[in-house]
Amino acid sequence: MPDRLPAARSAPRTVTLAVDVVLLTPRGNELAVLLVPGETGRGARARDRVRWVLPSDAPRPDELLDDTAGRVAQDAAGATPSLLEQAAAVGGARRPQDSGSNAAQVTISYFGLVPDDAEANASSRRGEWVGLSALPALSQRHAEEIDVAVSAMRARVDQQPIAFRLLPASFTLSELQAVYELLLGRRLHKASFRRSLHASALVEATDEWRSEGRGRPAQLFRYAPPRRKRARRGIRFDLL
Amino acid sequence: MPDRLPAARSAPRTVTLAVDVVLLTPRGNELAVLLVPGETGRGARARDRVRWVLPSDAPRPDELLDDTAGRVAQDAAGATPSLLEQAAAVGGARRPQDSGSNAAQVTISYFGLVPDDAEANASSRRGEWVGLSALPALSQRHAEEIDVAVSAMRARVDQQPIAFRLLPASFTLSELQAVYELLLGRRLHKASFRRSLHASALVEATDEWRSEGRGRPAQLFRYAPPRRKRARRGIRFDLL
DNA sequence: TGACTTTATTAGCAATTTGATACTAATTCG
DNA sequence: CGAATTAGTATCAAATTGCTAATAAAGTCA
Repeated sequence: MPDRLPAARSAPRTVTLAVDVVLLTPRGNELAVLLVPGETGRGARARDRVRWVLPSDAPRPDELLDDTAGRVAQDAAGATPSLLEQAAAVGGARRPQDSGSNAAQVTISYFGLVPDDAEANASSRRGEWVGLSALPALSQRHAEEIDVAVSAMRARVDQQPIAFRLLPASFTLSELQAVYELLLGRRLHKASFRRSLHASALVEATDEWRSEGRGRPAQLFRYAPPRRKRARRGIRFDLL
Repeated sequence: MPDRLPAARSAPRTVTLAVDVVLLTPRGNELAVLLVPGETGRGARARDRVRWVLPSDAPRPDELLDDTAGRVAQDAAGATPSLLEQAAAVGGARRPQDSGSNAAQVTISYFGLVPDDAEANASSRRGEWVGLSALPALSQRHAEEIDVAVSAMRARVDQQPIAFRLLPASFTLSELQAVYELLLGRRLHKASFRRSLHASALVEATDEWRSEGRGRPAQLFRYAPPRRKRARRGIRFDLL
C-alpha cells in the first residue's frame, strides 16, 4: 500500500572493502590459525600490548576478490594455500572505530588450508600459527570470523575432498584419518573409516611402504577420485 | 625472497556494492525464482526486448548487508522471506559494461525462501515468479547466481530445518515430503522419509486432521525441534 | 448402498551399513 | 627372544535402509 520503491537500482554507494583470510594448518593435535601482529599505530604507544589480527588487505584496482585473498594468504603465510574459499561477507554499516573514514566497511572473509610441508618451506612468513584452543585476545569480529571459517570448512569436509589438500601426493591411511580427525575436531572409528574409504574407491594403493620408526610399516596411497555419479541418499533429519 | 609487502592494510579502496537476492518459492512441481524487469534505459530503445534481472540494490548509508537483502526481498516479493541467507560474494575487478563508473563492482548474493501463502497475500509484488526449468535469457552473472543460490540452499537442506520455512505452522507429512522433494529436486521414498522423520522427533502430531478432497484425511503435525545433541556420524566418502 | 478409487499410514523383511571388539601382521627396542 | 607399537582385518550384533505390501479412512459413482 505505501509507495513502492523504484525498481531501478539506486545510485551506487561507495564502501571500503577488506578481504580477511583465515588460514588453517595442522599443528600437532589440533588446527592452528595464522595471526599477524596488529597495527600498533604510528605513535607507538608502548603500553599498547600487541594485538593479533587476521591477515587482511583491500583489493587492488582490477583485482578479483579471489585473487586478493590469494595474495593476502601468500603474503602472510609465505606459502600458497592448497585451498582457499570464500566463507562469508559481513558488514555494511559504518564502523565507529574507523576514525577518519566516513565510508561503511564491508569485509569478505575467506578460509584456507596450508599443508604442513608447505609451511615448513615458507621462507617469508609473517605472523604466527596459533592453536585454535589457545587464541589470544582478538577483536569480536575476528573471533567470529574464525568461528565462521572453521564451520564453513567443516561443512565442506564431506562435500569436497579437501582433506587431501593437507597431504602430500602419497600418504598412509593413518595419516589420512588423522587429517580428517583434525579437520572435524573429533575422533573417528578406524575400521569404519577404512571400510567406507575403500568402498568409495577414492584412493588407490601404491606399491610403496613407509616405516615410521616403531610399528608395522604402512602402505602408501594416493588420491585417485573416480569419475562416477554420486549416490543420492535420503534426508538426514538427525543433523537438524 | 622478494620484498615483502607491508603488514599494514593498504589504503581503503572504494567499490560499488550491490546486493542481489535470489528468492525461491514453490510453484507447482518445481521451484520458481523471482525476476524483475531489467532497466530498459532512459532512451527507451524499443527494440531492446525486456530483459529480466534479479532483484538488487545498493546498501543505504549505515545499512547492514543483511538488512539490505531483507529490504530488496520485501520490495520485490511484496512479502517477507521466511529465510534469507548469504550465498556468495563475487567480483572485485572493474566491470567494463559499467559505463560511466570507474569503480569496481562487488556483488553480494543472497538466497531466500518465500512460502506459498505469504506470496498469495502479497499486495505489492514486482516482477514475476519463473520456474527454474523455464528461465528466460539472463545475464551470465545472474544465471550463475541462481545456480549458486540453489546449490547453497540445497546444501543447507539437511543441515538446517529450512524446509519448515515453506510451510504453515501445521502441515501434513505428505506436504512436508513434497517440500523436501521440491527443494532437493528429486523424489524421496515415502516410508523411509517418515521413518527417519519420526526417529528424529522433529515434528509432533496435533489432534487435528485435514481432509483434502478424496482419500483418507491426513493428520496435521507441527515443527517441534528437540533440544538434544546431534549424533555425529562417520565420514561420507560417497559424497565426494 | 456397495464396489471401486484415492490418499494416508504402518508392517514386515531382506540387504546393507555401522560400531565395537578382537585378532593377526610387521616392525623397533631392550 | 619378548614386549611394545603401529597397521590392517575379521567377526558379529545392532541399527538403518529400500522395497513391497497390508491396512485405514475417506470420496466417487453406478
